[in-house]
Amino acid sequence: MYPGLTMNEANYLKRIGKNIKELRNSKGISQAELAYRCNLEKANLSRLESGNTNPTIKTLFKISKALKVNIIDLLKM
Amino acid sequence: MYPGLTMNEANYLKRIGKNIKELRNSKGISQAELAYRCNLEKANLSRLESGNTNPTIKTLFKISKALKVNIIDLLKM
DNA sequence: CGAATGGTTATCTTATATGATAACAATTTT
DNA sequence: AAAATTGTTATCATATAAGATAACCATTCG
Repeated sequence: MYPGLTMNEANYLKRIGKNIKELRNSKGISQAELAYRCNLEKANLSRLESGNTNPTIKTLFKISKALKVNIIDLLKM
Repeated sequence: MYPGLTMNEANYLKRIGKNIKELRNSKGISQAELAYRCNLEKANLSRLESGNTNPTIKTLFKISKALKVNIIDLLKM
């Protein structure tokens, strides 16, 4: 998706959450396990995956490392 | 750059700041002008460009829209 | 020269991401 | 069936991103 057309901030947060959930499921690990690997609270990861919070770059960076993917993969629109 | 090798969080924040600054300069606009277009404080944008803060996705999303680039361009390592 | 412009840094306030914990429902497992 | 697992949501505390403002320093421009 190209920047600026239909995507708004709220939808983008939802998209990022879905990206994380898909990548996590493709690796076959639970939220609790991923949260542990990232040093994040499992409640926090649940909030992120449901798009109900506005994550910082550091948080996404940690998740990308734990999933062994490029951070870009979390941010695709 | 591939995830997980040499890049740490602090260096990544610096890199993002440099990316923003380069893109902004390539468009020939000042920090004050970009901050205005993003509805950000110019002091905040200065902090971001110097890598001294940990931006949220919403903030980067606003900047990418104002610069008319893909958010991925701000996040390249 | 003084006045504007561009960027940085400091301080304080406000909003909110995250930590920490708990309770809950729905599955899955034994 | 009971117990464990998985994910969600709620609450409260804490840390910090961002707002708001101001004071700087350099540089540019009149």
